[in-house]
Amino acid sequence: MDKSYSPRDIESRTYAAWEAAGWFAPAGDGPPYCIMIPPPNVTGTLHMGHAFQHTLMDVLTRLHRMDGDRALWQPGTDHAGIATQMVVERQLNGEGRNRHDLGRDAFVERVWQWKEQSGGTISRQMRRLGDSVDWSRDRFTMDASLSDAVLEVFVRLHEAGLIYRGKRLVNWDPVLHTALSDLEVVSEPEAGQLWHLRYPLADGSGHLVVATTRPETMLGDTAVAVHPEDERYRHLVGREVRLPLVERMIPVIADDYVDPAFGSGCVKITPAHDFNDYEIGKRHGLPMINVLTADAALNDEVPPAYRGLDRFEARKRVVADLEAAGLLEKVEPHTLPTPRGDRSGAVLEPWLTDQWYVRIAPLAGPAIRAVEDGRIRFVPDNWAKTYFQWMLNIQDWCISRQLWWGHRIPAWYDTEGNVYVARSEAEAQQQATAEHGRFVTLTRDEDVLDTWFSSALWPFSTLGWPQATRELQVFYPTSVLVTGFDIIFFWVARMIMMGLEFMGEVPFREVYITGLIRDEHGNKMSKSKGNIIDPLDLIDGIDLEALVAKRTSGLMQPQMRASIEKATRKQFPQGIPAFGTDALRFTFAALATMGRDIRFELGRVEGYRNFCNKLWNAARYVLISTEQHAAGLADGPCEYSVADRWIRGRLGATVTAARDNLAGYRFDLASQAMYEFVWYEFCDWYLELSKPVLQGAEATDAQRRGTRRTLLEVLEGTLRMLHPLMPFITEEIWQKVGPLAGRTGPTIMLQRYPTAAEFAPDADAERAIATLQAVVLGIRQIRGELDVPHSRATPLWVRSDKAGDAEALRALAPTIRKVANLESVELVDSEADLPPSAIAISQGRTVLAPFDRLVDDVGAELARLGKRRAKTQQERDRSAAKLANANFVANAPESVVAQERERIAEFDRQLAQLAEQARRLGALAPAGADR
RNA sequence: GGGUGCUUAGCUCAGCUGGGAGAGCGACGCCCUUACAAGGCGUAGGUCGGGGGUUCGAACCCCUCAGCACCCACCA
Repeated sequence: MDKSYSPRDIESRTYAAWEAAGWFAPAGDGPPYCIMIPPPNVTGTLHMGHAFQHTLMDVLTRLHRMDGDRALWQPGTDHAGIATQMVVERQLNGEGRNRHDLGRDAFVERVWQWKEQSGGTISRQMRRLGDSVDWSRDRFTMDASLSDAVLEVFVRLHEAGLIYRGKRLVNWDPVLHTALSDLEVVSEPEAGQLWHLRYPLADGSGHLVVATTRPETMLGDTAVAVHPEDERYRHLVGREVRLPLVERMIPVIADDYVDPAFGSGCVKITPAHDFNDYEIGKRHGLPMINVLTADAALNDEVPPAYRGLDRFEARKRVVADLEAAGLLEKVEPHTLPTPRGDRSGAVLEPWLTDQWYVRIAPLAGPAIRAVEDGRIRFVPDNWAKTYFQWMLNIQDWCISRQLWWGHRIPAWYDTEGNVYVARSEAEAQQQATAEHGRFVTLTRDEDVLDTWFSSALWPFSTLGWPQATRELQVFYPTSVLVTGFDIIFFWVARMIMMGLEFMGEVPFREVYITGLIRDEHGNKMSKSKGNIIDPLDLIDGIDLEALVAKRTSGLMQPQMRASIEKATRKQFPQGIPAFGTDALRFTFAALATMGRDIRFELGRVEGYRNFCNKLWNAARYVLISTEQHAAGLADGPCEYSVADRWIRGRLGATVTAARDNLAGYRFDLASQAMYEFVWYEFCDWYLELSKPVLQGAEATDAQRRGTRRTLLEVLEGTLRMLHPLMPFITEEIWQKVGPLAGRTGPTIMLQRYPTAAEFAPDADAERAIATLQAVVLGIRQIRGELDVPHSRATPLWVRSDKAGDAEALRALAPTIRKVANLESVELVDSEADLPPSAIAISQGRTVLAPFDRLVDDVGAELARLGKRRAKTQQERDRSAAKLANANFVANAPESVVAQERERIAEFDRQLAQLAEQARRLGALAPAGADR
């Protein structure tokens, strides 16, 4: 093996080999385990959030595959209707054309080309991340088979009366020229104004004042509303006002909706352009006058002077004209929530159009129950509350979009406007012919479906539905969905509803909701903020100039360029070094805490890159120590040392922790347990303990064999334990270590995940090693605090009355001497006969080293002792205070009280020893040095 | 207005059902101990946001206040 860990070399070849061998496909006849990938936008790229979620999904998939499950991680991509169409339209704009110049067919063809051209990016990224998805089943939401599923679902829902077409107020995007669902509206408070307008009473007896944030819509007013109890206006209800500029007579109506305390207490009602007004209009049977075009300009329903004006232009004109007429009472600044399209950013208009809707209540009921009764479990479970809150207030889902890229709605119209929903035009024609008694000309609906409509079918459409496939039978319901909270409504809830409706069963058993990856300052990562990091740049590294170029190119707001560049140069003066995939994956796992967003820090990745290096070098040591001695390793006589037995048991305990935590989606705790085992137990202790055996002269061949076998077997088990998190480095090392450890098989990824039974705990060994550690830690503390180099050997005495310490010390003395560089180590009953010594109290054992062998400065040791004494005294005092409390002694459990008594005895013993050493050292010290 | 989180070491975060607060990074000191200086050893550093309560005992349970973040709704 190379001396240094170099991820680039090992990652490049490994994935290709796995993929070529077909090992990602589910195999065997174990229980099924299935995860559906949340399909990313086919023309997009994976960001940190994807890389994070993919890591977790891959960990689960690899774990279950190793456990013998038929593990399927289903890959695929989404056509992302609006987003993708916008990208291609922008390309066309760059060529001075628009989609209408091309026409529908040519435009859609062009989008397909763009998809083919850019669609490889995501799969390349996923391969670099080590994602073990079954590429042979890769799916795209507009594949023929998935489109069939969409068609089938639409028709069946329509037949069931759960899809209908209706003219209603929708969120209209006047830039994209399409309707949007409620979820695609983002509403932010924005600065605006409140205009107070005077509407003259019809009889000339005065006027009412209405307040509005949208004065231009007054051209479509069909009433003025007041609260029915409002004494000021009660007498006016039923009378009429003359709508200024339009000179239309409109009624004054009474409605509870009006808040008498707001503004003047009078509200202008524009049913065609406001959601609340729309409801009022329906209640009161008011006319709905649409005054806007699809571009949000004024249409021919308004007086000629305003026709064709853009809404904002019209606003100025209306206000100016009212003011000129003396009808503008006042204008106040006012912040108001402003709805914008989540893609276009355009201010949306409530607009009356014909759209297709899913009647959601009948679907929502079962979906709510599935979570209530635990057929689906959210992790962490507080997300269930969010789910319920939304599901209980859910509104019908507007699914038609006036776009060209997507699944075209399977509805045809005859010349009279009758609609036929069918699986094909031929089928529609049959319906129409039956109804009319003759062949009729049909025109297909121009609209496409909301992208999320096909996404909602993903768990079963990818498995072949509506065909009754074997895959559906085996893998549905899937095991777990891993996704972000931001698409619980868009996607998760809709999958549950559709799954229950069409499969009669939930689409997944559990939903693991991940946190959001933020930058190191806690800001959301976004292109416009210029703080994004491409996961591949963490894997491969990137120099500063390339990073700056990446972050500042293609900005929507070019004025941000300078500040983004500056921040980037400041944060990454050296660019980003290459950390490798495994380090990045381990970082994601370690950061995956429950219910919390994640600040992504480069230092963390660096730390786990170092961890990879640590593992790499530990493996080098194991191989160097065993490769030359392979003969007889497997079958020769063999004797296991205490350390050998100890480390096996520790691995077993770690495997248990890893399994338990992974089963509970605590990737952070699992990775932490593994990290601590590898670094602190295997490397820091066991490898050091193996050296006296392998490098010293005393050990027998059988003992050496025992240690070599342990090195290999524990390392091999560790590699399997780590593999789901760090697939590349573990495979690379395993290829060498596996065979030496007696494992056969072409790859670690199909080996059995380790079990605790393989590495049984050994209580005796744990006790003995605890003794050893106490002694070694004691002398380390003495050397460390006195700044004595490890190379300065010394005798060491130990005083202990702990059970088993005598035997442990006897058995392990040679090892301890070697590891701690001691001339001797022996147990003593009393320190009376010892020379003045430096002392450490370590895990209840007293460790003493002759003072003059370490250092000549008595003052330093006395100072040390003083600090220790003060600290110990403090703790003693706390225990004493506790025991002085009669209530504590009376009420606390017996064991807790006993423990406290032991503690205090222990502290007293320690204090006595510390005092005694101080006294004896004080005798050596010049006068006044004692403190 | 309704809902959900968060506040623990200089920074980023763990802390499972209440019984002597931990890690990583950073800081400081020592060490080239032939697996690893991307390392080893040691040390310092915390009134667990404030206040109150329950309890023998609270980072943890309850109440309250403050600050931060997010989601849903949207009074023209």
